[in-house]
Amino acid sequence: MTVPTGRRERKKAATRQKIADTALRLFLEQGYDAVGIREVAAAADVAVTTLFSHFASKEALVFERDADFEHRLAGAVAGRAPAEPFLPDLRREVHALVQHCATPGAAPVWRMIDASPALRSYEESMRLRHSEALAAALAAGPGRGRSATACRAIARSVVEAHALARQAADPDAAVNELFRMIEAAWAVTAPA
Amino acid sequence: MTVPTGRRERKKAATRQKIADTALRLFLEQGYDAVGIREVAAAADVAVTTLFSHFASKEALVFERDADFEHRLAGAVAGRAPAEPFLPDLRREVHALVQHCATPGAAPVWRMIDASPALRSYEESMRLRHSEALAAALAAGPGRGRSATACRAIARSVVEAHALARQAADPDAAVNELFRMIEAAWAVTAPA
DNA sequence: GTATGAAAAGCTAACGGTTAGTGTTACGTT
DNA sequence: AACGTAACACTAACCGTTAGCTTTTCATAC
Repeated sequence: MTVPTGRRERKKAATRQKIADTALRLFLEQGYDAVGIREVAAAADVAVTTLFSHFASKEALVFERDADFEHRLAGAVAGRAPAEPFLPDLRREVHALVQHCATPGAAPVWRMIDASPALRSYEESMRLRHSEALAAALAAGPGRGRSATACRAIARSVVEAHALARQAADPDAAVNELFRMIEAAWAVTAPA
Repeated sequence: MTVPTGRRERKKAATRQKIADTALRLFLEQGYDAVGIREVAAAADVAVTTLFSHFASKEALVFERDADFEHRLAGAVAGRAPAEPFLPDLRREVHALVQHCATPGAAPVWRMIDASPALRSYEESMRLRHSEALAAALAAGPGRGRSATACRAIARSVVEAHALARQAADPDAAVNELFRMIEAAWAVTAPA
């Protein structure tokens, strides 16, 4: 159980980051579809196979930091007792994430994503992953006593609240409205 | 304004059906990933380009009849007045669709879908299409007076109720529980 | 009938993402 | 110093998909 001090890991992380940065730059400069994997690899000075050993797909280059999202959501409900109110915390979390997406620097990226069917589709499957993770955390924590179906439904609604709010005219108000709906839905799943 | 006499259309429909049937048979026999487009085209005795003129993608071969779903859902709420209760009708519709999916003959197909990431992903984007259509019908009909965000959220929940129920241990009970949640969520979106 | 226009189907060849196979280098460990 | 392995590289292909162009098949007007 040696503690990983790691020059290896540093180099690996650097390679990964260089690939991601190069890719995003090229995508923003020339458009996602206009840039091929072979170009990205060449510009980052790595082999195509190396690129694919760091990222599972071309789309994954764009959503480099999606694991954070998943952990933050799941972390917000982990280890809660069944009676505790967890939805306000989730709401705060979604609020923060929506505002993070509204950062001026992030706007061109989102425009690129919305313009590409492949990226939108990838984003959807990401959301499915996130909601399943949240559903699991829910079922193991504050959702004990509720049905698995109810946990999954609530988890999906929370994750999609983020997506819907991002596209709404007033994102903050949308988050609030959506969480009012979620609270109401959660309330009626209480066992008799 | 000539009435469509249609031997042409009959032949076209026949070709389309032959492709779909052949594809599904091969997929079930050998597995979705193990069968290539070129194989399907050869077995159906058509050119690859012909296949793609009938179906937009390989995945679309499996979800041949998804347009029905969309029309049935949207039709269940079209032209309703804002005060009318439309959710019971939607519930019945989802109920029927879930039971249709539970047909013994459909089981291997769903197993295949669940086993393939590509098919699951495609199913997701189909659902997004369906929920956007339902949201539009909702906003134009019984959802007048509610926010666009609320309509979209409810539409998504309805469409996903189908998906969640299909996977639940007791699909019928799941539909009922999910619609109880949806009713509650819809209730709190009423304007003040 | 035959000519004509158009839809449907076909063929070839390619493009772009992705992967298998096979080394080669650089690092951590012993 | 020697060894095992993780990271990387190169080639060559596979697969879904599309573009470009030709041929067949049908509907209709002459």
